Amino acid sequence: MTTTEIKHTQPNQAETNQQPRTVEVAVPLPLDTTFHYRVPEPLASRIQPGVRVFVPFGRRKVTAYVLRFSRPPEGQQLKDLLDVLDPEPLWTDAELTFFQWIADYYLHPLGEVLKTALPSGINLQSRSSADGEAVSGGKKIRHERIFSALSADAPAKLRGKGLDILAFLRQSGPVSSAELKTRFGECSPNLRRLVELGLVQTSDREVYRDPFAGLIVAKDSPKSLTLHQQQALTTILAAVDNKQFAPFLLHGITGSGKTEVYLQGIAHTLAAGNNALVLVPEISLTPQLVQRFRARFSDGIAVLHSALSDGERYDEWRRIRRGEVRIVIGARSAIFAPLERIGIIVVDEEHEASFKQSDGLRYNARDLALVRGQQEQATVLLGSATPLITTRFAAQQGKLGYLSLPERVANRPLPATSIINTRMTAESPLSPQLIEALSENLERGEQSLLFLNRRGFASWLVCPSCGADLQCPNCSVSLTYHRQRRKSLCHYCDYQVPAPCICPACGELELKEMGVGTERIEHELLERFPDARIARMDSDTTGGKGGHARILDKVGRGEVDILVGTQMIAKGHDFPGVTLVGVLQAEGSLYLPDFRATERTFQVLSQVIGRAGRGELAGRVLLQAMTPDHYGIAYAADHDFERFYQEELLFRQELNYPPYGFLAAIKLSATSEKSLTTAAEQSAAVLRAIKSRLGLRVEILGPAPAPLYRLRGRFRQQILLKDASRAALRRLLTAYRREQSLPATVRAAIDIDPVDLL
DNA sequence: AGCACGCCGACT
DNA sequence: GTCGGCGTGCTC
Repeated sequence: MTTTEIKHTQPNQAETNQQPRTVEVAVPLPLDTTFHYRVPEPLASRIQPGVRVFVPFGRRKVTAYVLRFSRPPEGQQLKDLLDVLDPEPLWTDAELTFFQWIADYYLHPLGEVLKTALPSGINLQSRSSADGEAVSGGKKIRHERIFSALSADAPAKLRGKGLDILAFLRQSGPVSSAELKTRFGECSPNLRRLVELGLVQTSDREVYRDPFAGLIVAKDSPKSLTLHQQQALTTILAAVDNKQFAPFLLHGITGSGKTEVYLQGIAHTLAAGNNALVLVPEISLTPQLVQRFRARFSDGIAVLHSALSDGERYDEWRRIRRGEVRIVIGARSAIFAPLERIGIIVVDEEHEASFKQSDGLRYNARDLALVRGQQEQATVLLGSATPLITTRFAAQQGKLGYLSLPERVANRPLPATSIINTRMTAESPLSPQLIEALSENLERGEQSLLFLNRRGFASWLVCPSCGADLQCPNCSVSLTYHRQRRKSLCHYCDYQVPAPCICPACGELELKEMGVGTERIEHELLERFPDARIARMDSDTTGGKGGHARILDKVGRGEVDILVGTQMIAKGHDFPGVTLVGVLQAEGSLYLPDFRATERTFQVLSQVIGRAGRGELAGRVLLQAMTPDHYGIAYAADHDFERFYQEELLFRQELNYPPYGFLAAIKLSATSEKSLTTAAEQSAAVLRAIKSRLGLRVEILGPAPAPLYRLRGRFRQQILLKDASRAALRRLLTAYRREQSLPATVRAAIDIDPVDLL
């Protein structure tokens, strides 16, 4: 028996039409088309759009998603569907519309979009057609046992613990077995006896697995705002009250109090009866943000991220679906959360690349936030200290509102930043100035961060005789030398070769180790400061669950003097104790083969600079660079986004990239390298033919220089397309997919910047 | 994506 | 003579 009420989000519309009803369904397979099935009479009362059904499909049986009731297509022998899998719809019509939009925009099969939108716990109950009928998937709903007292008289012989429990139950009403256990210790024999005597009855209740179990958070109340915060908030509140789609860029420098603006905007939205969706780059890196939300709003918050177990994620999803949640905080996939009446969507750190999903459905949650906001008539806040050029440009064009927080709260100064030119002094990776600053900090007992965006020991191997270095044949970047594994590998495509002992070009016997990685810096520091407590944080040291938290907590408790790390030390956590930030090879990510490399460099430098002086003590930053005048570095050091933005616009103009430049990728995959190569050549030829036929301005890169690499047993290759016009690109891809002569292994996906969404 | 059918190469 | 590689076509 279930005591939880099931809320039917849609009343069952009984159609009086006596014709056999048919439904249109999407199947979670890479197929562009939808399919129709007859609904057998016994299932008719249970079927409605948004439920999953089980259908015969070819020689198999699969789960499918009901999109709508349909007029049966002419001249088509339809099959009967086998079963209805859900008692209530998984999605509302509005959500199905949203997913259909996604399928069209990203050229991805609707069924797979729907599958992606589901928590993986219940995702797919694919059953094979073999007589063994293997059933997989279908997450369990967890129940707990509830005990409640009946009014029968207790026999005199009952005493001791049994009597105590009975008295407790009579006084308190229904209680779970877990609670009885904490109160009375092991008591199942007593309970069994009470049930046998007819004094107590049991029932089952649905329970949610709670990712916050046992966490207590001190209550927090709205803080007073700075003038700029107040101005931004006033605009946001007016937009929320207006209940129309209203997108904003909230451009606030680090420490300017963006979160407080979110919190008060959300509080207002909730008070007006609407709900809030908050997207964060990687929630496991930002536990502090979640804590602040919980402190402010206590209940009614759901959290969705990759560290949840399937069971937890499924439970959070159900809580949201049932309307038991007012605020959803999550990583990119939370954009699919089944939250209704969304009044505000916040995308925190909107420039973060982790909003992009790069396999399967290749979506960008930041872009989809704008689309969903538009469909839901919601206010959308894109918050960042270093917005995407795209976003800043859109704001300049008036396509989204521009809200600026140019000052830190409490008048905390920005860290003093100086640049050290290392072009002539490349002997040691640590400059004398930096070493001096580090020892000063050690003497004062203050913490330091050292940032180097390169993991491993040495970056690459170079031949001292002929100067040849080892490059990735796919990605035209140098292979990184990993000393422990004795391998050189490409950090982009995972291409790897055993580290050579002699130069592959001229046969020189000793190769020189060039460049440095975090591993090497850690060694240097240990030698130079033997008494200092040094920790390293990069993807090599944070493996396993809670790897980040373990290191971050140590730093937070003051048990680390110097933390060396890659990108990941730049994000999320606040360290009030850190007063010195050192950046090694600030230009490190500047010359990657990506037209956004400068933008990314500026962003990550700004972030890591912002880590200094978050607490009471002032912070300073030393930035080592071989090209200190480069605008991506110099303006980051000056905390000057606007001038960087202007310069970057000019740069892109010169290279003929639009400010909202995008790439589209046709991804090809096959099980053999040979068939892939054929497919890629054929595919590129087809694209060029279509391009000239339609007269499109599209640049086609590949297949020749494009990466060919092996991933999860399949060979993959990309053909990149570039153009200023998304419409042209779309026409190209549509025509491309229609082309009959294409190999079956070809699949298309687009990666786009979304200015034209607005 | 699966799954079947169909067509040529090297094996017990 | 068959087993098995993958190319192709289909799934309401």
